[in-house]
Parts: sequence; C-alpha cells; structure tokens
Amino acid sequence: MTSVSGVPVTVPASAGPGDTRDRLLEGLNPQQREAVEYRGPALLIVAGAGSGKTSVLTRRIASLLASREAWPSQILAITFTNKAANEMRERVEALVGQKAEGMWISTFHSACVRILRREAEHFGFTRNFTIYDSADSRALIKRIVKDLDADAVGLTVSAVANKISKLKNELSDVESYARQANFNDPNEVMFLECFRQYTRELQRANAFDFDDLLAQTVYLFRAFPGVAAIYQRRFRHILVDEYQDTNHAQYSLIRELTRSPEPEALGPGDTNVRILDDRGSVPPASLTVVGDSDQSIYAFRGADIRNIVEFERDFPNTKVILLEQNYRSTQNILDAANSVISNNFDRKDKKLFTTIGAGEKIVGYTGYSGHDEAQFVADEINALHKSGIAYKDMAVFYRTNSQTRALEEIFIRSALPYRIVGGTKFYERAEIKDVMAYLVCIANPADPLALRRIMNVPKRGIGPATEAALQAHADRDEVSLRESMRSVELLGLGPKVTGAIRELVDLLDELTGIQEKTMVPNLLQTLLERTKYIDALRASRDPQDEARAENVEELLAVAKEFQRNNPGGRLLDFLTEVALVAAADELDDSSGTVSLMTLHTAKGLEYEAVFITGVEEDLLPHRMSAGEPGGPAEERRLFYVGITRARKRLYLSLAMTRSMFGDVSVAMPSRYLQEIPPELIDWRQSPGDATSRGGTQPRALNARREKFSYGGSLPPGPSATRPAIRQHEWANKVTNQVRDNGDLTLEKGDRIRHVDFGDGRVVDVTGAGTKRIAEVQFDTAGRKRLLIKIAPIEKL
DNA sequence: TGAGCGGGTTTTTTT
DNA sequence: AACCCGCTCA
Repeated sequence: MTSVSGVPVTVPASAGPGDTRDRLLEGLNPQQREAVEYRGPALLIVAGAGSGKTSVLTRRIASLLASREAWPSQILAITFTNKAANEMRERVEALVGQKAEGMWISTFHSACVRILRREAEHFGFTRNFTIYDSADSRALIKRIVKDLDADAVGLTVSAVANKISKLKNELSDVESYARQANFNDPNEVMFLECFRQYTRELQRANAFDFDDLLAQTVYLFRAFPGVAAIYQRRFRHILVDEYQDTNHAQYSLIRELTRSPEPEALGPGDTNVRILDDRGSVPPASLTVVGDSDQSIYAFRGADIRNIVEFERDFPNTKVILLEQNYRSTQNILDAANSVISNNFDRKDKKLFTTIGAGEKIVGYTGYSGHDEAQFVADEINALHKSGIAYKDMAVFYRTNSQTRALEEIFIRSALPYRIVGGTKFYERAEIKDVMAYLVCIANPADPLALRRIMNVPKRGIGPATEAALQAHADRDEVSLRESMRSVELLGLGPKVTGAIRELVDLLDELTGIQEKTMVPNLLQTLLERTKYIDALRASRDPQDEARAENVEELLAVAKEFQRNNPGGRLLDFLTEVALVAAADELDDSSGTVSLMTLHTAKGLEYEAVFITGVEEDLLPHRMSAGEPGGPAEERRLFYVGITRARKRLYLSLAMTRSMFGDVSVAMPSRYLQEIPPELIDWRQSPGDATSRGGTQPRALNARREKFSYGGSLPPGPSATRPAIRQHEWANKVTNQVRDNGDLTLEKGDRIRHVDFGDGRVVDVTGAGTKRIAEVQFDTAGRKRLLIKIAPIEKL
C-alpha cells in the first residue's frame, strides 16, 4: 500500500484498474475531480449548496480504497446525521464493489460513543453507561435546582442547562470554570454548585449527556496518550462533512485525532509498521473537511464558523478547492439565494451558478392567518401533485415547531398525506420514555434517574414518600438506589409496598442478568408482560391511552427491526442507537408523503418543490435572534439554506396575523423578502394586497405598506383604483373549526356549504370509510379537497 | 396515594 | 392553547 507522507502530492497514483478510476471520476467537473484525487495532509473543500459535495466525498473515500492507499479500517468519515452516514456507506460500497468492513462512517456522537464504550473503564465509567438526552439532563438539573433552591438567585432550569451545555462545548469543566468564576456573585456561586452536583450525579449514574460524549472523548485522549495513540494510528484518513457546524469540542477531537501519536505511547506490540515514516514515527492522519460557511446555522449550540474560516491557518499545507457549480436548482432559485446571502457582510463572495436554466418564478403568497397560509400550501401541493410531482418530492419548512399545528390541521382536513420530520419525536413520548427507562435500568443498574421514572409506572403504590425512604437509605449506606431497593425488607415499610418493591427489583435484576444473551425484542416482550405496562394502558379510561399502548407496540416493532438489521446486537447497542437518532434519520425516502420540518432539519436535503412558510419578522428572523451577536446573519443563512433545498419550485409564504401563546398578533413581512429581486417573485397575493383591503385591519399593517415595494410583481394598478378587493379574494379566511359529520355521505354533483369557503359543488368523491375525500369546486374559493368526516360543511 | 383544579408559563433552532 | 406545577380533598 502506498505510504502517506507529509508532502502534498497530486495523485496520478495508480488508482486501481483504470476503469475503476474512470468510473469514480465519471460525470465530475474538474474541481470535483481534483477534490477526489488530491492527496496531502489537509484538504478544505468549500462546497456551495447543491455542488455535489456528498458525491465528491463518497468518491474520495472510494478512490482511497480502490487504489489500496487505505484499508477500510483506516478511514473515519464524520457526517451530520446517521442517515447520511448510512447512505454514504452504501454508496462507497457500491462504488468499490465490496463490503467495506471496519470503515467508520458515523456522526461525531456515534463515533464518540463507540470510543467511549471501549475505553470508559479508563476513567471511572463502565461500558454500559447511559446516554442522557436533553430531556434527561433537564430532569436531573431540575432536581438539583430544586434541592439547592437556585430559583432564589434567579437561576432557572433552562438557564443552568444551557450554560452547562455551552461550557462543555467549550471543553470547560467544573474546575476550570471555578478558577475564573466571580465568587462575589451569588448567582455564579450557585451555578457553580449546580454544575458541580450535576457532574457528580452523572458520574454516579454512570451516564454521559450529549455534550459529554464529545467532551469526555477529548478529555480521554488528552489524559491517556496511550489510548489516543490507538486511534491516531488507526485512522489514516479523516473526512468531516458540514465542517462549518463543528463546535470547539468537535474541532478539538479532530485535532487530537490528527496528531502524531507520541512515540512513547507506541506500545511494543505495535505491528502497524507499514505506516511508519523515515524517522520511525507515525505521521498524522490526512484530514479532509467539507463545508460552506454560508450554511452555518448551529452557532446556538456552539458551532464556531471560525473553524472553517481559519482552517488554512490551523492546518499547514492546506489545499483549498472551491465547488461553485450547482447541480440542483434553477437559476431563479439560485439568484434569489445569492442575493439574499450577499447581504451578509464579512463573507467570501461566492456565487452559485447552474446550467439548468431560469426555471419557474418563485411563488409568493400572503395569507390572512396561519391557517389561511396553510390552506394555500395545501392547495398548491394538491395542484403540484396533479401536475405529476410526487408527494415525497415536496417539503414544507418552517422556523419553529409550533408552526406545525396550523399546517397539520389543514393537511388533515385536506386529506394530504404528510409526515412531520422531527418535532415531538416518537422517542420523546412519555410512554416510550417509560419503557426505554426500564431498558436503561436493565442495562445500567447504577442509573437512578431511569429507576425513579419507572418506580411507580405502572402504578404499584410506590409514592414519593416511599421513594424518599429508599433514597435516604441509599445515601446513608452510600449505595445506589437500586441496591437500597434490594434490601427493602430492612426499611420497615408496609407489607404491600415492600412486596411491590421486591417484585420490581427482582424483575430488573433478573433481566439485567440475562441481557447479554437475550435478543432485544424478547427482553422487551418479557418486560412488558411482567410489568403489565400495556395492560395498564389498555385498562385506563383515558381514550388517549389506547394510542399510547399502540405506540409501545410500535416500539416493539422497532426493536424487532433493530434485531433484524443487527443480528448480534444487544440491549446496549439498541439503547445507543435510539439515543442518537436525529430528526433527519427518520426520513423514509420511499414514503409517499409530503415532509414537514424545521429549516434546521432541512439542511442537507433537497426536494423538487419547497415551501418556506412564516417568512415574517419575529419568526424569520426569529425574535430571539435579535439580541444575539450575529443572530440576524445566522437567520439569513437559515433562510438561504431553505431556499437552496429547492430543485424546481420554490414557494415563500407568510401570514398577516399569527397566533402565539393562544392569542393573535399582527405579523410583518420578513426583511429578507426585500432582499430578493422583485422580478423573481410571482406574488399570488402580496403583502401589499393583503394590507389594501381597507377597513378593519390594524393600523400597523397599513403603515407597513408604504415601506414595502414589491415592484413589478404586484397586480397592475394601484389598489385604490382597482374595484375594492372583493370578498371572495379573502374567501379563504380559514378558521380552525373542525366538526364530526358522522356518516354524512356526499355524491358527485351535491351542493354543499362550507363555513370558510362558502357554497360549492362536489366534483369527485374518493376514498373509503372515515377517509372519504370530497373534491369540491367552490363558487368563489377555488377547488379544495376535504375530508368529509371532519370538514365544517353541510349538504344543501 | 392519587385525582382534580387553578394558576403560571411557554416557543428558536438540535446531537 | 397546552403543559406543568403545586395544592387540596377523598
């Protein structure tokens, strides 16, 4: 195999058989080819949106393997989501025509878990540690804040949680924070105590939070050079995607991995002599990073744009390759994107271009309310679908998760198949967290958080008083909560409670004992049967509990699926996988549904048609970003990311009024709309129209009109001289009324009256049972699809 | 112990 | 509007 020296070489290296090399470079432009074939210590690929970076990265790995420059086990590729990782692995394997066993392609977090599971014993953890998600961390912090009465100095749970997270991303720990803390500030002293206790509790629980996964791995490498050396020797080629969104901890991890291992750390058993250079030491791994500073949207969780901006300075002998040709979007979409992002000063100018052609104009729409806007989106999706675009090729983006409500209500009513990516996730549901907590108790008996969660679920008469008694016993004897349950008979509790605790702890211990040799679905099945968890839900009077029972059964199906994909997988692997699923991982490409997601989740994805909703001040840019330095610029990048997801059709929509916290407030068009050349937008209903209705709307909207010019895109003639906008143009003032029509039946030709849309005629009826859908041509509001059972309609 | 009620708070984005 | 919390009463 070719040795990798520290000297940059542009490789004409025998990239395997010629035809393999040709295949790897097929269809690539010169810059892309160079990005695949360049060899050297450090490569920065500045890849604009849609410039084919994933393809380049994939082929670069394939090229390393095909030319035998690297074994699969010497490659570490970091992607942003697990889904991207799986896709990349499949594509590499397809390119090199073999299973690339031993190749690490994963997210930062997954890679760190893998390392920590192997090495946790070095520093006081065991390999079966629990991973606390943000909700778990919050729960723990909440307890601590309460115990310490930190409210008293104005510390809230979220303030503490955010600050701890931020510090960990900066690789600060309790000691380093304490060294520079101001001890005259009671708030800071209290925070320090919270931080200290939180850290101690995690350690005791044998648990890491999300931020620890990164920070503790860095700590591990720094504190144990021998451990670091294992990975420094092993990984010869490190590739990082979405580098603009790395935070300091991630940056440091990469730094550690691309160091030469210290010579004394090389054990005598080190047989990997092939990679030794002339001086007898192991050269650092080569590093490839791909990113686009215009798409940096995670500063709020510590991403530091300087990591990419200063990459060349950080890593000497860096080769930089720019990919500017866009293969995704039409020129109109790119022009809009370019002109929006050009308003961010302090960036290297770069302009995306395409040879695809101008394409359709961007469509703009201003709704009366969020529901109205949603109705527009639904109608357009319906029209696009009829024109031949599959549901799965369309997506609706929004800034905040709360915007899903109106969209969902309308989509359900319009009988559109949709799916929300992310948001309130499956694994965040209480019943799923309960069952997962049982599994955590089985895997990691030291974890008291999980144990407390399930202690009295389902109800078995173990209340707070009993729990406190157990905890007191645990504290006194300095044992775990689990251990104190084992000696429950010594506590002098009532016979009923004692019996319940005995039963629970015996069950947990029994399952802990067999977890290593039991299939996950079987373990889960046994658990559910013995705890009667599902039975308890089914017996409940709350009608929602039936749905919860179904969710738990769904989890069982997930476990079976996991076992199918990982025949050797054990409980610990299952828990790891579940803990690290990201929103974008849930995406099922084959599903015939419209995808709804936040702009953040949309990163890295692309669709034929994209709807960006809520393009309003205080939403995009979000109100909360105004105070942050660099906030508005980051929001602009977010908008840019959204725009550049679209291949052919882009819709921008907003509403004049938006309900928040239960009451309605007036919304203003986003400043970013003015940054798009007016001739690129075809306003179906512009903010100008929306405010010229006269009469009842708040003054602020009328005032706003003067400041907004939508150029030639307005319908001809000043609004005042047009016959007053007739009521029917506002016929779609959609309310959120829903009703149950029982078994109302409609047939083609029936006349109906709709609360929002007025009168209309049924032109088609499809579907069956409760899913019967009427296609209605309204006299004034256009054509709509309605779910007959719930639409606010009556037959005339 | 646990159901039910009233009052306060909430929404930025995520691994 | 929806959720969480703490309090009261059975």
